[in-house]
Amino acid sequence: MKDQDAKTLSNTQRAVRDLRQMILSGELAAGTDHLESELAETLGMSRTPIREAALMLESKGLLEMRPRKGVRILPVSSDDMREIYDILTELESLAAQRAAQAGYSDDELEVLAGSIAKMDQAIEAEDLEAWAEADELFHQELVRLGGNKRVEAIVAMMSDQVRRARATTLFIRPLPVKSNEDHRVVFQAISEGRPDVARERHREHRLQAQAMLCRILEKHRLNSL
Amino acid sequence: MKDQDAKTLSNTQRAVRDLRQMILSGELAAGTDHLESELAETLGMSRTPIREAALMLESKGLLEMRPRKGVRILPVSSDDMREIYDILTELESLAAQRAAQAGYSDDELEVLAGSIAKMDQAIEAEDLEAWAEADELFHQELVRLGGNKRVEAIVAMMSDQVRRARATTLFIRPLPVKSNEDHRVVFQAISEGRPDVARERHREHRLQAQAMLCRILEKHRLNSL
DNA sequence: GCATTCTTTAATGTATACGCAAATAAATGC
DNA sequence: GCATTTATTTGCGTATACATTAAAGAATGC
Repeated sequence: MKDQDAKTLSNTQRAVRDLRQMILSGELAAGTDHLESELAETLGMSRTPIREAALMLESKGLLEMRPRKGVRILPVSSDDMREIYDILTELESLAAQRAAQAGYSDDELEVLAGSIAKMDQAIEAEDLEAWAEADELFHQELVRLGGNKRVEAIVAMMSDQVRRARATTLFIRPLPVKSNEDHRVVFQAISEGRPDVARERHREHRLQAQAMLCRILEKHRLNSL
Repeated sequence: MKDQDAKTLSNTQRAVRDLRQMILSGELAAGTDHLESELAETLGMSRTPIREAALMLESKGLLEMRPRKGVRILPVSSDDMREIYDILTELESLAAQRAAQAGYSDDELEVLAGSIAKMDQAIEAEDLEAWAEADELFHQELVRLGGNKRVEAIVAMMSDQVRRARATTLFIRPLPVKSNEDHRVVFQAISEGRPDVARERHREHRLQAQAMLCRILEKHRLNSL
């Protein structure tokens, strides 16, 4: 583990991984500025790999490099949320459609089925953290089954941008019972090889989730996360 | 012009711009490898800004950095084409829908209308280069009107990845007469504020364009561009 | 000749140095 | 006191140096 860390990964790669983690966890809070030299010292390396890592994270939309002002951790506004969910809706629906077209066997759909089971258990136990984790797995696996690497990359990027917000939104949203039903329907459509149904049902699911999220963000006046 | 170049742009930014241009123009051919030091000498700067630029272009999917093998200009396979067109179809349709919802005035739709006019003229003159340029403008402006910056960025990225292929495909495809009709229908739907029509018609347009492209790529055995 | 080991070469990853320009602080004039 | 100019600081952009290590080439044994 530590070997992997020191031996096979370059400092730049470690910096990408660690900075990303620090941003997602909130250790580097949204809206805060950080000098390259500070980050370098924190991660125990020189400015060079820090700059390279920051460049990559900038193109992933997690931060912004502003000359003399340091690296700024980008906040996510409710407008940003709308943009991101619009994209996730389209691309995940496409993935659902393609997954249904691919004609996967039950074996190949095991992970997807498992994620739904986990969500059910989590709801039973009213464990929101566990539910969110399983939900993430479902969406990630769905996109993987879609078989489009670029869609996978884009969805991962968008997910990263909103992940930080989840900590806030997770506990002010209603218990996601309906969500699980939706997942089951989508799963069935994929399993039965019905692309149009998979696509449309997943699209509906996403649109509703988005509307719900926007409502609660507005209600709680959460404009920047 | 040259002032802009030297004074306001950093070397890294120039490198991004110039390398991108060299890739799109084919001066740096798909599949070829280039040492960082070579590129540095070519652009008259040190390796540092070259590396930074390469990192950015790597995350835009134009090249790949492989230790000791140099920077590799990524070829685009027909599978890649399918991935990219799938994404463009979804995101542009979304943009068309949102543009129609936005209720733009005729003034605001002037650029879009202009691009269609240019395409008509180009077809009249059988000037494929001019047509392609106007077509690009149409799609770009459509996405801009969609009002989602992230969609804009993603579409631009995907367009870059296939632009190189255009030089090849442009002259083996049928004269894009049908394409222009489609554009007009989409434009009208946007102008009249009919989101569903705009979305569906643009989607149809894209799906057909994609099918046509895939057919000719297959016919001509063009698997890597 | 062919495989194998040892050298050598060379490209990268990273640290470091430094000039420049922007931001801040200080000083000067009014 | 306030505005304006002049120092000063400081963070970045970029060049450069260097250690590391993969790959190519040479040499050796069989």
